[in-house]
Amino acid sequence: MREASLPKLSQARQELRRQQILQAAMRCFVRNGMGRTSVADITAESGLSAGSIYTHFASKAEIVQATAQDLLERRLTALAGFVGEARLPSPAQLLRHLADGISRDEARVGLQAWGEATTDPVMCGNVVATTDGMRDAIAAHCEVWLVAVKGHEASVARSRAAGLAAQLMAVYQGLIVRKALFGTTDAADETFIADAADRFA
Amino acid sequence: MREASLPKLSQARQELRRQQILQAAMRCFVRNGMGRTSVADITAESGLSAGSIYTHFASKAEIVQATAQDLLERRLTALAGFVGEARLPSPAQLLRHLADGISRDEARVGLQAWGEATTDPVMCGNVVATTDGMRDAIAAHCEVWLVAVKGHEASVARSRAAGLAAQLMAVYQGLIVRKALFGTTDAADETFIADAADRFA
DNA sequence: GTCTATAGTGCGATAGAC
DNA sequence: GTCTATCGCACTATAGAC
Repeated sequence: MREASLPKLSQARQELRRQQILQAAMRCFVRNGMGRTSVADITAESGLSAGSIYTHFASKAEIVQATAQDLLERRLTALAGFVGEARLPSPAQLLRHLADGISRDEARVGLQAWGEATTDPVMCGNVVATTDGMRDAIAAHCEVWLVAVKGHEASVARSRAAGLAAQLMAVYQGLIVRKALFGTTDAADETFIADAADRFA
Repeated sequence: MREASLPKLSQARQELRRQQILQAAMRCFVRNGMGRTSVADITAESGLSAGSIYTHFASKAEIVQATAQDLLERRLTALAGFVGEARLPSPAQLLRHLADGISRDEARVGLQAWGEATTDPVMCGNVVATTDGMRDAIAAHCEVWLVAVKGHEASVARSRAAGLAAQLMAVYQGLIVRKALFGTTDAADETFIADAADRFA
């Protein structure tokens, strides 16, 4: 890597190109899936050329991994931002926010990423790490909430929060499946969330 | 289709070949994923030839769909069998049975199928239909359980059962993600199930 | 019905001009 | 850094012998 020879401004431009490519890839993946999207598809969608793309990514697999990684990190930072606010939302509100915060397109590509992760160790590692990060953030928040709102003792709150976070993550993942494949934001989803909210309140 | 010209015995043999191919495909998908598995891989794994395989399936896509369909139907019939017994299991026991009844390999290919379903309408329809079937079976069972064990009134039980079934399905789907990518049957999973069991008891 | 062999196609990645 | 052009490969699906 000879990054030192590049002018400093180009680092920002490189990041811009990178995002341009990843966003084009995202649109292609929504349309045709990660497996059936060719590099030619991404060049057409991005308006760039194959040669250009291969200066920013070493392979198609790297584009796929980076797209998934960006998607995962957006979800993690969105969660961190939400629990970082002073509002101290309940687990039920947290679940609703998680469910509402993801678009159907994101849910679709997320499912594709899970599928890829079953056979791509790099991607599996990324998914596991980010998912653990989300679960830990949820657990930390639930622990605070259990103490502050529910008046639990600290040690009890800690162990309850761990189990609660794991369940919230499982429901969240199930909601992603539902949003991607069933495409609902219909009444059933609303009652589902409301019902689950009672259960986790 | 000229099925009439075949001797009657061969119908059973055809089904046998079909299963032989699908089981070989399943092993390939576990190893390399649906996208990266070639027909040549399936011929090698099954011990058959390409020509033979194409007399049983019109395309690779059809093999992929059939594999997923078989997997989905196995889960649905397993569920139907479990709730069909006279034991009247609680929702918590149902969840545990659902979680334990799927192998990691099945979970992996299930995730791949979800990913494919995001861009393949045929597969999406199969997944949605089977998932709805499972949810309906769970709802019907929960309704009976709510009346018989919890003493709920019929109309209350019906509406509660619908929400409960949707949540159980979401948790179940989350558990599939977990089993496929995290590969756990560790202590965390046990406490998770036990904890969720309390919640759904 | 099953085999071998191959036709035909589309892909990922690179070379070299600018 | 980006383009055009293309190489070489791997793949799906079929043809024809048995």
